[in-house]
Amino acid sequence: MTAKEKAREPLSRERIELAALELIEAVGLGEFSIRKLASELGCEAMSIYHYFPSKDHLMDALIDHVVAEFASLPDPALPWIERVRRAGYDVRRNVTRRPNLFIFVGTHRMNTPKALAWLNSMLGLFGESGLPHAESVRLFRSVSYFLMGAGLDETAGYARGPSTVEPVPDDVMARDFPEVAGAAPFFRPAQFDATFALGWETMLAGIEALLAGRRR
Amino acid sequence: MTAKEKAREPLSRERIELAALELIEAVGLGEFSIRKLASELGCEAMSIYHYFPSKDHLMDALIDHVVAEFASLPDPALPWIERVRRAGYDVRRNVTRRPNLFIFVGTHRMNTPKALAWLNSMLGLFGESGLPHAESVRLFRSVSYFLMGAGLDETAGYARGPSTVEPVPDDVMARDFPEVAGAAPFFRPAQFDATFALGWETMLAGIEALLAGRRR
DNA sequence: GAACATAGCCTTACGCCGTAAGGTGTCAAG
DNA sequence: CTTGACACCTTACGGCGTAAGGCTATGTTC
Repeated sequence: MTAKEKAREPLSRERIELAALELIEAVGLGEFSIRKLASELGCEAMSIYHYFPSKDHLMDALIDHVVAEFASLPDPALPWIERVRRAGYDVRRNVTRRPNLFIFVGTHRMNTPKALAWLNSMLGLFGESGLPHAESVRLFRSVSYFLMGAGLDETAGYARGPSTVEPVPDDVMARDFPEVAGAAPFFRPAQFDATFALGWETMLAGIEALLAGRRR
Repeated sequence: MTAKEKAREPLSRERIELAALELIEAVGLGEFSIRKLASELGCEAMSIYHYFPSKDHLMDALIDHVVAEFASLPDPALPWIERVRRAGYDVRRNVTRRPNLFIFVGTHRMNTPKALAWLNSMLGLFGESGLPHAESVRLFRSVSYFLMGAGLDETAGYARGPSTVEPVPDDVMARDFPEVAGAAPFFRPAQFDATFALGWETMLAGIEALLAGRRR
């Protein structure tokens, strides 16, 4: 599994970031530590501090790293709503690619250069909606709410997240919380695609209604 | 501020939970620890373990505690879409009342009894939509995505969350990321209400479109 | 009243964590 | 041969969650 025996290739920001991303997906965000990362890299913990002044700086670099992998915006020749539709599906695909890291990315300010570049292009897309500037910004924000909530649920939420230490037994569930018991099958990962699609198409329908209302 | 001098009233689950909720809002989730909580309560850290077997158990109890404070569902006499509308605004109000805790609640399974009761009632509401069962569940889930994303953004996101250690300077922002610079004013807390309202009404419009489509 | 049990709280200690401070080995330039 | 920069390591500190066990006051039982 680890590779500390052979003469080690030198450290570098890139190598550290890649190992960190791998380790986070392997052991989870909570179990990720500088010391474990160092052991995985075959070096001492403090050596990492030669490349990143703190763990926070490293985590910022990870955000930048993964955002850089995001797909670019859909073909500008497509109708606006279709571009938004595809951008949404793209975001979801990008975001769920590193499930254990997403909860971190999603709950931190995205102020790194590559994250800002992505934000900038998304805001540009929404600026082409034809809505007043304030509304286009708010609409982008609202769309982000949905995409963020969906991503978080799929990576860290009801079906995946840390559970209570003593879950409610099945028979109590069925008796006291019948609606939850009946809905549970639809909360499972196999249903994520269908649920996301319904929600996203609903949101898009709302956006078209908003545009129609403003044009009138 | 603290009250350790006087002869201390005895510990209890309730007293510990209240102190924990207060401490979390005072110092933040990351700075919250059993040891600090004990010091605030005027006892030793291990004393808390007499009432909660682990920190995770305590955190679960906190989820239960805050969910129990949630408002009940809107008047059943109202039209369905109006009940959903109000439930959404209620959720947002409830959820942002303890900003520092919400990021924890929002990213953990809600399997405690009171959380399940709340889930159960919300699912009941969506079951009255007239949609097929699978769709009503998925719609609830999608709505949750939006509400969760909005709550997280308002409590831990772009305007509030931990920032990069070296933010991009203003002049670079204006030059390289003009869309972000232009949108920034609308990302500020003062704009949260307007942004949420636009997004939620958009979502509701989408839901009405969905219902209209299914009825046809 | 004596013996015992229990509840409530504390002491000590262990192995994690992030990281401050400073050391060591290597190697290239002067 | 010296110097200094770079890459990496050693040691140590204060914090964390919590296992193991101890102490004391208050019943409970004979």
